[in-house]
Amino acid sequence: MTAIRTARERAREELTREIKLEARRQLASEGAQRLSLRAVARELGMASSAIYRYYPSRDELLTALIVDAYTDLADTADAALAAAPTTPRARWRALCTAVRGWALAHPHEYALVYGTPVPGYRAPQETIEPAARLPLALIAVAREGRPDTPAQDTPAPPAPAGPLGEQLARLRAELAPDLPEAVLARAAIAWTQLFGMIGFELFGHLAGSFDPADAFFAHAVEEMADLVGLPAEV
Amino acid sequence: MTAIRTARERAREELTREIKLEARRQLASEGAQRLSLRAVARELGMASSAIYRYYPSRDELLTALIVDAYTDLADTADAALAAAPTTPRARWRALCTAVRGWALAHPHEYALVYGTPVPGYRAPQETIEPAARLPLALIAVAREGRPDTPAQDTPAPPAPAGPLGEQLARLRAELAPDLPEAVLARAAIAWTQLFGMIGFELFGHLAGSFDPADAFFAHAVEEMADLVGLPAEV
DNA sequence: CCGGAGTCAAGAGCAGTGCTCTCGTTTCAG
DNA sequence: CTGAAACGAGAGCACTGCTCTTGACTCCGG
Repeated sequence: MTAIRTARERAREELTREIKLEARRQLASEGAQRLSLRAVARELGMASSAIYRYYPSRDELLTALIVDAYTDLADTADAALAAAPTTPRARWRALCTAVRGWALAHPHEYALVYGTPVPGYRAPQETIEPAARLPLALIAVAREGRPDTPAQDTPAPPAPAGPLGEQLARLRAELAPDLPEAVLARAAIAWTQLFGMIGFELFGHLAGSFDPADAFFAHAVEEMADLVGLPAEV
Repeated sequence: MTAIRTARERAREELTREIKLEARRQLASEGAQRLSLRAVARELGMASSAIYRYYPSRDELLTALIVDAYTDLADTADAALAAAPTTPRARWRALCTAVRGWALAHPHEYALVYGTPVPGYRAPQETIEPAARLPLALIAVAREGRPDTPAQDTPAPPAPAGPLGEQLARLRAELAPDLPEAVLARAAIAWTQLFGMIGFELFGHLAGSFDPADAFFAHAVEEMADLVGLPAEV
């Protein structure tokens, strides 16, 4: 679509990519805190001031890395879903496991997007779309787990009222009209649980209790699948 | 117990405290990232090098702030519990609400302890005891919610086997012999959910969905109370 | 083909950081 | 009272993000 016309534009595009790539390398090995524009420039053999022709500030570079991280995580999750079996519970398991696997493989990227934001940082519009992909995937699997006919043995819990009811109604209308609001709320709870648990594991808060956290993670995933009402496996 | 003998020791103790106090002020207003030893020294009217007589490094100062934050949070939670009604569910609610309230009132302190840790940071022994107080409080309330006689209408879920079973058995023996292991696991799940949700709210991940998060928070607290088996209120 | 306009890399420089070292001074203890 | 330990101040080092200037390069229209 956007053909690169001049050699200058081509060089610019390539350098922009290379800077981000080297920055991502340093992010992966050193963490966002220690990522240094000057070190990136040094590694690329250019003056530190030249970086600013491509990224107006360190925060902008970090934002690009954030978008990439969200996208990479969501791609990983999508790939896991594509390779997963067809039962909703197995897909839920595959999704959650993929998220954890990505987090353990890319701890600094995970910390960058789900850890402490930089004090003055406001998430630009471009980050919210890739960031939303993962909760959307969770909701999608939750929808797959809905029975075709409303169950009669386990009555649906009452829909929350008040402000939460309005928020849920809005979300439901936008992305899951077939999901009861109570179930949507539970999916959101499972969402926060998943990332809370992964964050705890990654940041060492489970060190004294569930040190190899694999079993605890797997168990929690099942409990959350129960919570959102995914049918048990036969 | 430890009487301060000399004037030098007294001055040292006081300065140590004042440095931490000023650091805490800057942490609260600027965040851990922007906390600067030199700024602390400047505010206290001393040379920056003098700080190092009291805290050997910035990380050590941060560690002291971390211990204080954990302690402050746990104290707040304990106070909320002391002022709470007697029913387990009300106490659970009070506890969770107090944690969220503290987090919202002290976002940078919360981010310091539950957000991204500094890359090379290993939690010293002195931090784990105050850090454990809050999960212990959650477990304590979960124990209050146990029926005096084992319920027969809702059979206890089977205890997890495998490595998780061993971890749960160890935890249970240490801190909650009267709690079934499955319930202990659910309390841990609720623990991670609580902090995941608070972190999400604080770091802006709920901005597009549950923006005033109060109602969602309250709802999730009830759902988690259900999960750990706290009796519903009459 | 060529000259002005826009783009670029490089370097110096600013203000700030954590941290170290030295150097007098103060304070404590034997 | 004296030697040793503790202390505060200041200079200095190696960094950081970022800005500004300078000179060279590339492109595009005439």
